[in-house]
Amino acid sequence: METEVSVETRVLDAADALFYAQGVQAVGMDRIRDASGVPLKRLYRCFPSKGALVEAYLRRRDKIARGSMEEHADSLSSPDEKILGIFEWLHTVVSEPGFRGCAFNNAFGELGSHSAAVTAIVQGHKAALRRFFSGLVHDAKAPDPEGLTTQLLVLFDGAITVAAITDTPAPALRARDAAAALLAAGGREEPAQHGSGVPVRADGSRPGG
Amino acid sequence: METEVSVETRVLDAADALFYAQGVQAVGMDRIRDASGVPLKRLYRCFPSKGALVEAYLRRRDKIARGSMEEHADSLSSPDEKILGIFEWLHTVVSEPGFRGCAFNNAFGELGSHSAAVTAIVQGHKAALRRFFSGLVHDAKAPDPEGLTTQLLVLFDGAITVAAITDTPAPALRARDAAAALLAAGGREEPAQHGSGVPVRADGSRPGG
DNA sequence: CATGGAAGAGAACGGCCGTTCTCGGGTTGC
DNA sequence: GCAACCCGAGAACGGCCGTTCTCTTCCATG
Repeated sequence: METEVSVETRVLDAADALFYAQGVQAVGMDRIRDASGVPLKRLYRCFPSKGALVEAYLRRRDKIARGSMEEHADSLSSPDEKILGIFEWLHTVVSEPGFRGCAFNNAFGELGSHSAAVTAIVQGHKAALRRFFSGLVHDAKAPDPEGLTTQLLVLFDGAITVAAITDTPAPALRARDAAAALLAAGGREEPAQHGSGVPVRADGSRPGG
Repeated sequence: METEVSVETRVLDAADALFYAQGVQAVGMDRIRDASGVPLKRLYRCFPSKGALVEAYLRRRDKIARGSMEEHADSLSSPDEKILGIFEWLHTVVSEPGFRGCAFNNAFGELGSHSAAVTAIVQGHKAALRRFFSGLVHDAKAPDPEGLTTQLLVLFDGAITVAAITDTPAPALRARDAAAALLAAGGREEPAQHGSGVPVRADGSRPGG
């Protein structure tokens, strides 16, 4: 007769579903109480404020997403396979019903300017993602590993965003194709005939600026 | 002594700055009244509800961004130059102080699940962006133009997101480099030695599923 | 069985937000 | 001069939200 799952887990399950589906500010604590079945009094004993619950929601998402991604990568052997496999893993994620974009990007847009804690968690999540990609890129012995890592991050976040707004999973696979092309090209193609005529240095500044 | 700029413009200027910097739901109508100097009564005569003001805010952002982007592209000659030039235009945009990501993505994450109008405007903005890229890609006579168009969109949105969260403009230039590589490769590199072992068709389905 | 404490259900409270109303002052037309 | 009207400033109103309080019920212990 003891509790099947812990109270914290039930609250976080409810908060996760509601916060992700509807946005944080659109969901009141009453709704989380109704969905979890945990009365407000106990809920506030586990999480002393809504802000603390939001942070726990993001931290759990971070841990679960990183675990799932690393598990998928571990099932593949070569660095190149792992890198491309991540985009196929992403394809299954964005195909799930109810997918509505990256929970971290959404939270950052909604709360980042008001909550330093949320900003730190989101930046930490993306930094971990970068470390993960960076390790694979170094293993793949690509030239300009930092540039390629940034490009993979860009493809990853861009695929999530385009898939969410167009409501189709295909962008994840187009991002995989792009990653494959970048791996084949060495991650830093600088074609002579494709410049726009405005030279830009690697740090973004322009000569004479 | 007549008004320097129209009341609608003053209201939209204030709403734009506040909505973008702090999120829509975090900004009350009183704050827009204070920032614009337009009393609530007149404000509600111009925009009959906060929702209408939010939609006008997004529509004006859409018009301005598209105009600025097309103007920049018009200053370049070849399709390839235009495509890469857009990422340099993006680099200047994400370098501006106060840049906090794509207003449309942020609004979609915050309000998309509750407002069909916001969702439609965001999707319309991205669809216009796709048409814009698509025209340039077709002009560039790339093979698989649809795939390359999606990849450019992914790079574009991803660069915005990564630049916002890491608070550095460099991802826009790394996205430009990636776009250059994809243009050089034809937009659909399918390297024999880079597959992850799981075949995936172009539409995202797997054989036998 | 009596009693103390913990805990659930729901009300309550202060505060904010979107929207509307009131009131007072100024302006226009006769 | 006067009346009718418009408009700005701010209060007011209903509703929601985060948080706390109250009251009742339940259970464990002596």
